[in-house]
Amino acid sequence: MVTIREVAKIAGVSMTTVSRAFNPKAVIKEETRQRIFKIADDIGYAPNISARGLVTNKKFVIGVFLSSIHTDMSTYLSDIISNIHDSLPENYLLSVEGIDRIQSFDQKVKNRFDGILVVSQSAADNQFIYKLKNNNIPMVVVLRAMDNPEIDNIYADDEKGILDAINYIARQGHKRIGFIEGPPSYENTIKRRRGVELGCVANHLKLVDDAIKIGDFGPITGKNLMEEILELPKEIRPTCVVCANDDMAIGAFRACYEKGIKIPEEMSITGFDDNSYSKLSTPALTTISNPIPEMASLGIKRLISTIESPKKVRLFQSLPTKLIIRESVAKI
Amino acid sequence: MVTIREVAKIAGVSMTTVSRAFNPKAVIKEETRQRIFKIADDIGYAPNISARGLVTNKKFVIGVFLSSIHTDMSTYLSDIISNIHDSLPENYLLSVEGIDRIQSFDQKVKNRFDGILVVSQSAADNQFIYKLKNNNIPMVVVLRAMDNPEIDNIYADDEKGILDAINYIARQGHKRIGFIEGPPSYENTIKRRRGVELGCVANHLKLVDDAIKIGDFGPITGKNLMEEILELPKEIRPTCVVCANDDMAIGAFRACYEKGIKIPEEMSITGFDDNSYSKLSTPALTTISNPIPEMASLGIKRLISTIESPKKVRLFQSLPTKLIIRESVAKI
DNA sequence: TGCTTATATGTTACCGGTAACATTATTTAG
DNA sequence: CTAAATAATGTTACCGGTAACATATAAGCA
Repeated sequence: MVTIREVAKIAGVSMTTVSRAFNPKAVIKEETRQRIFKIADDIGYAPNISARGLVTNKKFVIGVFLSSIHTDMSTYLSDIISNIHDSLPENYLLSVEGIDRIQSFDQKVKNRFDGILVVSQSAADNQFIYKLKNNNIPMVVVLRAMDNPEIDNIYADDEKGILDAINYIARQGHKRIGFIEGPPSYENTIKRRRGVELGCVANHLKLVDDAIKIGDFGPITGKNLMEEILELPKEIRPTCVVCANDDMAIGAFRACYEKGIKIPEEMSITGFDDNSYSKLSTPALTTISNPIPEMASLGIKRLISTIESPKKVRLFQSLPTKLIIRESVAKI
Repeated sequence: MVTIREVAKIAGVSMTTVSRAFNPKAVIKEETRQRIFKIADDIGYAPNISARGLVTNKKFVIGVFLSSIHTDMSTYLSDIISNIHDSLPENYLLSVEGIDRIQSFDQKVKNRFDGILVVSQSAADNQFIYKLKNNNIPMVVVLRAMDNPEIDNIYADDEKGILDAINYIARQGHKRIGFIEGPPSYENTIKRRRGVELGCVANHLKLVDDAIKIGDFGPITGKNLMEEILELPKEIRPTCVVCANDDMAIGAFRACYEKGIKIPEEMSITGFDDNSYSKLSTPALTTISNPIPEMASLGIKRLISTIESPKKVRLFQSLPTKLIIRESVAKI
């Protein structure tokens, strides 16, 4: 392994000067720096991160911790990661982990990250989040609103998103709707449900009791629960079922397809997320776009900036969602 | 920051003993180890990775480098990552990067990884792969066959996969087929095309010239190219179009839907990958499963084992694909 | 020209661990 | 019961950088 000392010897300067050459903000004559770069390149020198980290206490690693690697937003993962990379200085590594898999916080997390972006879907992550806080690890939580005023936070206005959808459904002339919601442990579930409830009273829509179902954000439950809804007698069966995410909506499509029920003529369906498949389904899914990649991107920017200069005021930002009207809701 | 010396002082032992307590293979009395663990836990000690890495030259970071974060296998990303985590000791971090984004190899890669899993789709990655080789960084290349006998390699038998599909299509009574293939720079494109060609001659199928189209593995080209195929007069138009991946097949579905062409009655379609949406499409897509998560998982296992004890014989393994018959190919 | 200030570079201690080697405590065996 | 073997722990140099401080060189100015 070639070290800073060898470069120094060849260049006829001290180690410190070489060190300076590799530290952008250090003061050094540009000409010297270039000469050192040239030599370093020739003999294949690259700074040893461990040695550097030992003294600076930096790791040049940013962590993205998701509630679980497998979730309803797994289709977003590549978007999230590439958006993060766009906002991340090249000398940082991006480590992707699942909160649900951490066995030993000390081993996995402590002393390993300069900062962590928590993409959190559930209050179950709070324990982890507070451990980060206690260890003074710079952190931004996205996706879910946190009420702790000391935690930087970016989230989306899910309630408003669903409300927009319900208003639209009402305008299309629907009178009875069903709702396939997410698991109760997810905060988004609560906000989306509130959106549905608010929307229904505001528009005098009937939210059919027997057509309120609890799913797990996966397509299989979407399908199964939609099958149950389709068993309902036609007079009370809803004409539109709103699903708490796209994956369940796609499952619901499948249930209709198997029963020969035409979408949207005989059954309208909406989703939430606007994931990459929703525009490709047949018919294309009317849904609500969820600014997940934007949250990740903004979150990382904030994180980097916090690492470089700690902030005194909290970031607490809500990002808008947007109704994406496609083909899965009929005009009645 | 609490160091090993403080733990040592409290425990009344030397630093080395504490160090041993935290190194699983070190020889130390179990009783002493437990006592040290207890103290460490009390005062919140965790080993400093940088200091440790400085002397051992280990980083406890594994890299996964994908040709590009955005590719036809972006839907696999969460599968790949979680499969990798399943095979990765907890003290390793997993860094996810795109080969196409590396600006400075020295800065981003050198001295930063104990080993790297290269998920490679294209010969364009070779430059990167050979740099890893030159720097003696342990590496396993998956997804694409490499002919260099010094590089550990796991790939899938794409040609056989497509061949199985063509045989099946022929058995269903089809006579004329079309082919929407991938970009020429991808190795898989070549192997899949060869599978199609072989299958056609073996089964006396006509591969319609005007229905051979070059896509980019994205759903949009799948749609556009299928539209072109649908323009063909009915007498020469293929009755089945094989798509080189699922995403393009889904795009092709969309083209048919918009033109009111029934799948599979009026047009049969197949894909490749068996990604998570192929079972959910309407109709469900007949496709070929691609053992990407298995490759990632096996690759990581090999990598870890290579890091722990360097291997002298090369790993060169082909994994089988499997025809998944669903609903998108009609019997004629 | 000489003195002050700014710029560029050098000297040295130290960051927090680990490995080699040395030493002491404990077993084992004759 | 003692010598030899084994287990457990200690001492110390060092891994490859950086930061604080010291010094040398160049530039600015009366």
